[in-house]
Amino acid sequence: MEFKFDPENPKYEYITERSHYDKVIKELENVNVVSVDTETTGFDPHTCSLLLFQISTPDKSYIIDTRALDLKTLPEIKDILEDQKKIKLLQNAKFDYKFIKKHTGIEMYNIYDTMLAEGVLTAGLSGKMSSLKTLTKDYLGLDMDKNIRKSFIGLKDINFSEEQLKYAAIDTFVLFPIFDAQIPKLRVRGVVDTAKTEFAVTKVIGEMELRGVYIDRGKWSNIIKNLKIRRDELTQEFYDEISGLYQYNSLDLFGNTAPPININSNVQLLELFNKRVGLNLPSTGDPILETVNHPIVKTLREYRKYEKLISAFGESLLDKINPVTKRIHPQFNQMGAATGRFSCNNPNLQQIPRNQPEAPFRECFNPAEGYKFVISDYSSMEMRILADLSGDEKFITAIKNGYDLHSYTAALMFGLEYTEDFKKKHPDLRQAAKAINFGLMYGMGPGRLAAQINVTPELGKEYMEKYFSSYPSVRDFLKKVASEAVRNGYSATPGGRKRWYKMPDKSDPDYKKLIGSIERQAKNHPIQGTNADAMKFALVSLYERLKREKIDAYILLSVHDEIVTECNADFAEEFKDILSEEMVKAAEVFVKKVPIASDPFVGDVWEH
DNA sequence: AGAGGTGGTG
DNA sequence: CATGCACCACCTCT
Repeated sequence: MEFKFDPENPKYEYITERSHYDKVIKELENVNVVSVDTETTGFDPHTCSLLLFQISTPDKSYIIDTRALDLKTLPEIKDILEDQKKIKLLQNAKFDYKFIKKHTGIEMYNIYDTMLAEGVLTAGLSGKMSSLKTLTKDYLGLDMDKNIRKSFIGLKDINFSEEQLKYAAIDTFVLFPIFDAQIPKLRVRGVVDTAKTEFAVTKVIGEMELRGVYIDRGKWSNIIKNLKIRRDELTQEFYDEISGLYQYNSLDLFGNTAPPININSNVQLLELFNKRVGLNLPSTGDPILETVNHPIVKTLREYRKYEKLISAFGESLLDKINPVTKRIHPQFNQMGAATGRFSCNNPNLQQIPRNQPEAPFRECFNPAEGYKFVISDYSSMEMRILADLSGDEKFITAIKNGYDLHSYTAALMFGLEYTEDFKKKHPDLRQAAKAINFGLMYGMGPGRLAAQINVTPELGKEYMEKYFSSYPSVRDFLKKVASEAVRNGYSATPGGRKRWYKMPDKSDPDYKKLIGSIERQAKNHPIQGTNADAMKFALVSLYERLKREKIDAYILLSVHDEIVTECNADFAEEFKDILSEEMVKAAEVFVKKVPIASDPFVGDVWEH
């Protein structure tokens, strides 16, 4: 392949003086596409610093040493980065966005992110985001030495070697040919709009991560402390109950009897239950243990509740509090799920347990001083999307009328009259309908349904059929999505987001099973994916409105169908309606036949 | 290091 | 034919 740069000898200018900068900046002002990268002393913009800022054309890289030249004093750079027309090519733009914003105040606009573009092009095919090394190898056939990157970590006061500067230059050069190769692919596959959405979202997520969220350390520790007390009691209780079943109780270094087994080892628990207690369990998961009436099992189940909370949400979360901001800054991966949803880690705030009397974890998340939480979530969003996508008349009417959907479904299925107090009169029927309503969105079959609502397989099948005769268009829709996914190798949301499937070989012994799995994923994808599309639109339009109207509010978290913000306390009540309005407007772009509802509230704790 | 089991969220 | 989607953290075991 021909490149405009020489991979062995890239052309660059290393800029440490203002006069030099003044000379070269003019060359950038008339360029439509630049690539941008930074070299930093680490990964956290709050505790690490910027070393180099590279801005490049296809054949020349300008490497500004930000220790010698402060970008804050260079308005031309700000103009270029914030220019709405100039395209900025980056790999994993969110990372650079955060460092640039934090250390210079510049808010980069019009980003093209090669990593996100590739994510859009391969959603569903690979769980991981592509590194620049991988993209460079795949698109350009070049091998990149990424070891040099490590040489920047922790450095403050060094003179860069030629090797380091070449590395910094190459990183920006490869983005041009990758960009050129991705663009036609995005067009051919019809995912240009999805890519644009992702590019717009990335700066919003960058801002969100920079802001972080406050957590009350003392309150959190106190919850953990109390959970540990109860867990330790249960551990003791468990060992007391099983000690008689073990012949030899070994002693530890201090002569105390040591526990005969590790309570956390499922292998050892299974041995205990099946060889010593005389049960016959296939696994030690709660769905199995639930069915066993035995004191040891009861103690274990109780122990596990506490152990789970302590191990997964204990002190490890407090370790993530940033020393500078005193807040938690989780990472949001905007292409984290194959469906288009975000995933979240370090820590995963999307899985903090709902408040319970003994463990009110979400009460530990509080707004900054002088601010209020303003939180809103879409109500029954996925049901509304299913109603809209299928176009089912009765389903849509029920939502428009504000009926309790599970009750209404049950009434239809069992030929009863829908009334306001249906839930009270027929809780079991409503429960069955609810199980179907949710299960269907996951491609559930009659067998699983029967097991869940505790009826015979025959009855499960019958219920399923009753459901589909009540909402015939839902059946047609799900069938169509599944068969098209198998035929085309992808499924799509109305917004155009696609999820690809790796089609199994016909000779594969698991062929049918794999096809079945694709069909279920395909049934779910337009529903979950449309929710994700709406959420992403909402985040972008909300962010732009905050900017435009100079509202003193910040987006903190996004949890699938919920947005958590903090707003100046004086404006919180007004902002409540703005948040809700933006969420509804965003969803209405994709959902046309069914009304959208978003339920906002103002508060001092994260609870909904 | 990575897989498998378990369990938290939407 | 087999039979519910999407994630991440922590644990044990190999």
